[in-house]
Amino acid sequence: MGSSMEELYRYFDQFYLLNQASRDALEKTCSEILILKNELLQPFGHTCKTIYYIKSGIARIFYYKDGRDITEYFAFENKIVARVESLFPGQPSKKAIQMLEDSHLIAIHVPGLYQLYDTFPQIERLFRLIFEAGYVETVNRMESLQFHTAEERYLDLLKKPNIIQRIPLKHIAYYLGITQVSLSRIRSALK
Amino acid sequence: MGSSMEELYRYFDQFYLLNQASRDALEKTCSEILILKNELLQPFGHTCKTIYYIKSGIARIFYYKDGRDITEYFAFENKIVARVESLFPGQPSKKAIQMLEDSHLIAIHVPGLYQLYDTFPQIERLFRLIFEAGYVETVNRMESLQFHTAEERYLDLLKKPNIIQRIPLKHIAYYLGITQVSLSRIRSALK
DNA sequence: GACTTCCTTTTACATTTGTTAAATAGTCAC
DNA sequence: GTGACTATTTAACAAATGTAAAAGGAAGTC
Repeated sequence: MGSSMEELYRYFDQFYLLNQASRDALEKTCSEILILKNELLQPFGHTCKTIYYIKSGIARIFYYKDGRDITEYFAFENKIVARVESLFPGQPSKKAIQMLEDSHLIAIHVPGLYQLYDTFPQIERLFRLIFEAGYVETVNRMESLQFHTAEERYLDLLKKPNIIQRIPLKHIAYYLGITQVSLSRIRSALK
Repeated sequence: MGSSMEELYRYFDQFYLLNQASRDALEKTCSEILILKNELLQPFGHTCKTIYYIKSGIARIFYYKDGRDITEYFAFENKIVARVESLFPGQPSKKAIQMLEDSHLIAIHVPGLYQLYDTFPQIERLFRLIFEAGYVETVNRMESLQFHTAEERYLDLLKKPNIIQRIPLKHIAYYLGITQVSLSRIRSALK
């Protein structure tokens, strides 16, 4: 596990520099996962107890509403993915996580992580800062859903590399809060 | 300040029970504020450095888009309000906080709070848990903006006490992501 | 009470988005 | 390559929402 953690530590360093004791303790809660395209990383109805770091691949969080497959979130390599609305309150999630490419992940076991919080305040701080950043991202996304047009949201998404090239448009449409037909109209109007 | 903190501690107790040393330290970062209806608690363009607990009254976070006054968030008595997208990254906010009633607040000075995090891990944990709950609330709100109809969102809002009675419909409309005219149509269709 | 101001609803029309179905394009397995 | 399957676009119509302007209501001041 040692060397494969290096990439994860570089990710953590962006938020907070852990001392060696904290790193060693944290490593014990981590394990590696290889998972194929289209497979579910986490099923529906499951209470989320894992935080995943994506070494390679793409994850999406999705759920069904009125029989329709709605994508709530995409996560790419070098990012964290977790269903916080299940993880934090300890409630079952009505959402699942699926991989959109063959992926290489590091799983962080959260009950083990929470035990470390008491002994290693640095670890608690690290994850506080990581989730604070996720909170800010969600507030900004909410603002764009609340008062930007679908076309504005699509143009914002185009600015981010990889998204359009690597994710089917049907998922992108629902992520933007519109149907696939409506996204197709927006795209053809832009040509 | 002593007795007026009791209510705040009862709020904190819902998230985490602080020991007495932490309480005493925390109290030094707090001050009381009385503010009148319609006044701005925090101006536009200001980097948020304060978390407010609302003893009485209503706050709204809002901003202007294309000259229109958009309400992003409401907070009632016995709740916390802060512009996290400014507080966490330390960036100026394009949003302001306004009180919708004469209000009684407790202001928590965040630079002072952050200093306490190193000495009192219990305080860091308390605020981690408070903001985790806020994160979950925001994820759920985002989901409702992404894929519920405006009518569904309005009916959800009706279930919460106080909102409709105490807040002008023009603010509620934009909070729901629609215009006041559209909200008025939805309301009359429900009669 | 009359006046002003602000809040809310209503009306008419334009625009956007949804729905359903069909057509086209692309991908994968064999 | 062929066939099966999936993804994307297009078309036609329905429903929802936006825009602008006017009309009612409600609340506060004098």
